[in-house]
Amino acid sequence: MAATLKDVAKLANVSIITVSRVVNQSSYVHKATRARVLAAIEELQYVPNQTASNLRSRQNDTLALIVPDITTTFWTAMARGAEDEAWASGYGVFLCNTDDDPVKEARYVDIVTRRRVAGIAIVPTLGSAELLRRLLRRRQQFVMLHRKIVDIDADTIRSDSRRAARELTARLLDAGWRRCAYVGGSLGGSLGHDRLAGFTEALAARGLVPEAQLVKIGEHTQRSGYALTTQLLRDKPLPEALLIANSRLALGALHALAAAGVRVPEDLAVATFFELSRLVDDSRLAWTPLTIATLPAYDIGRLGIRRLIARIGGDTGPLEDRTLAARITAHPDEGAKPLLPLSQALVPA
Amino acid sequence: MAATLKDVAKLANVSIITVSRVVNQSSYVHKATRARVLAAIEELQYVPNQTASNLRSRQNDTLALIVPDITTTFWTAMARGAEDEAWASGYGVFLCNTDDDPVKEARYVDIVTRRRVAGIAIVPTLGSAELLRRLLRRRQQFVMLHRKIVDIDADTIRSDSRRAARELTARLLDAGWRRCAYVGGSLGGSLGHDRLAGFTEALAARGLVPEAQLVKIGEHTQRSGYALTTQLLRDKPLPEALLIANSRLALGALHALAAAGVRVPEDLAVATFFELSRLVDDSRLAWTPLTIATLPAYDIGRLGIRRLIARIGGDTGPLEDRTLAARITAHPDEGAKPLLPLSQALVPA
DNA sequence: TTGAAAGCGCTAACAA
DNA sequence: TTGTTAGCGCTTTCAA
Repeated sequence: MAATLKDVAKLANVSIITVSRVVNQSSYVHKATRARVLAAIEELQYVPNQTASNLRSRQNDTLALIVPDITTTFWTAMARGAEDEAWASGYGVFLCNTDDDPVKEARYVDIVTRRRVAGIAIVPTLGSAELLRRLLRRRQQFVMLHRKIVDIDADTIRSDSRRAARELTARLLDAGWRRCAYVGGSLGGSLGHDRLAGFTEALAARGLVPEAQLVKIGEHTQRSGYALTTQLLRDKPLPEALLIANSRLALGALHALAAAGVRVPEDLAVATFFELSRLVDDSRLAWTPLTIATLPAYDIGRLGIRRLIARIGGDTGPLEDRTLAARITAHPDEGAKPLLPLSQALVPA
Repeated sequence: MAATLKDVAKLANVSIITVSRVVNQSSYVHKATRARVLAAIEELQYVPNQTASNLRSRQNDTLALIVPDITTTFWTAMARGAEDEAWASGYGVFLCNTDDDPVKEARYVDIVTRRRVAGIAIVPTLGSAELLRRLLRRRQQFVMLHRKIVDIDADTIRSDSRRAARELTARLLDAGWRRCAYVGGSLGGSLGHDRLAGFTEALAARGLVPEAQLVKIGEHTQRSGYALTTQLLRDKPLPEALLIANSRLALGALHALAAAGVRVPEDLAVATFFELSRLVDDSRLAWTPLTIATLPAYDIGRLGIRRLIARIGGDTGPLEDRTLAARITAHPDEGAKPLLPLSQALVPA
């Protein structure tokens, strides 16, 4: 078995509290004593038992991060932001993937609650209201990331996808297009609708109204993006512009456009939410003339954990519901050196 | 403070051990007693303290996963494989990003060792030999993922990138190309060299030898891929085929080819390692006529954790050094319906 | 089927 | 500067 304080104490001929003091530097220890203790620690390869320490001190320096799926770039970036911030503050992160399944979410919340983590940063599923209410009752510190559940009084860090959708749409309109289409997904919740709302608002600001047959709602998948866009292209005349609500839909939609021989932006201008940019250094997308909104996933993670740690540290300020702006990148019209379209490398002779 | 066994016991008028038995179902408890206990648990909203349980029972159901950076798709997929397998076996995962920095790695290993995690799954940095040797001395269970450090006697799960490089190169040669170029990166270690070795072997099998000026080695970045490929294109005549050692290099290389107006595969056939496919459902790359090797990152994570859990469970079988094969995908020559090149959607009028 | 006593490895509180 | 005592919340061991 691993050495304990007691073993070290015996070898160094001191009491265990003295060893504890050396280990934690929690109080002065005579230089000579300290040296003996350190020698004993070295000899026994002593490593403190954090479990015991946590139990006794009622402290815990691990946080739980509960996200739908780290395999999705958006959540990956958020997770990394969370981990970086936690690391900087001396906390570790316990990772949980829910796959947006409320059952998995509930089990994970139970697991981390048993472990008495200091705090939980959670991207709630749509069925978590009761779960979160129970956390509130237990006074378990937590912060909601990216999604807010109504009537749950906890800090929330999210991004303003509604505004981003409004701005993307406004850019399409500024470019002179009028008949704008929308391809989005629905979780059954408010998320996709935020974006549709932004789309509608931008149109309304110009006295326009979305045409029903130009608004396509499906799932948040690439397959759905392909299908919805294909539907969209069946009716003539084609829309002049298209807003796509997320990365996966966008990949499918671009594929569908390619398959149909629709040129971007000559035949159809495209604006989209896209989260892969951090991953690919923007370059693949930089080749394509799209206007892109990137949500600040990394910052949501970072600032969410920062808020959580502040609460753990005793911050009792008013609840925060913070909304971060999206970054909008226009290609190729914003001073970046013009990039050749991928096409030039790929067109068959 | 949260309720404890003692609180529940008092309320239910039983001893704490009885409550413990109910909670853990570790022994039969009379039905009536059990009901009283459950009622008390419900009333007090009792949640067991895992920390105390772990301390007393000397058990721990969390594993540490130490990877370079979950933001990189390859490691993300591995992390997800690890988490899925851990979840299936009732373990939780403590996530650590090292950024391939031995200092960060050492700190994280210390942190998780203090926490007495049941096991560690680690993608070692190049400086971790001593660190891992210390883990062996402490009899801390661990498994190496993706990279093996020589002389460290622990299970290893990795993929055969050398063979994959050989096969990719063979495909280029089978297509009739002879002057093959190589763009790779170096960590200072054996990784990139595995791929270069595979490249060389495939050439040798045809009685060919790599031309020195066609072998470019830089860093594992997109920028480096761009620079190396640009260098490559300066000398005439151009090579006929190109093998690229990883995703980031590939993105940069494709960019450079596009910028130089080199057509793929008419002017230059390209084969590459690529890990983004899981993320984008293959579709963006499906548009480009590349031959791609995808390493089984998810399975490395999954099987690594499975091995680790087996060891924790007492498996004392011989050390395993398992090598998984890469998946090689040829576009468009393998029965998949031909996909339109992205170009058709993007070519300016 | 239930319980009492001991102790996991550590730290808080007090004492010397 | 160092030590003693008690106990964190639970499980193990032994006993009834």
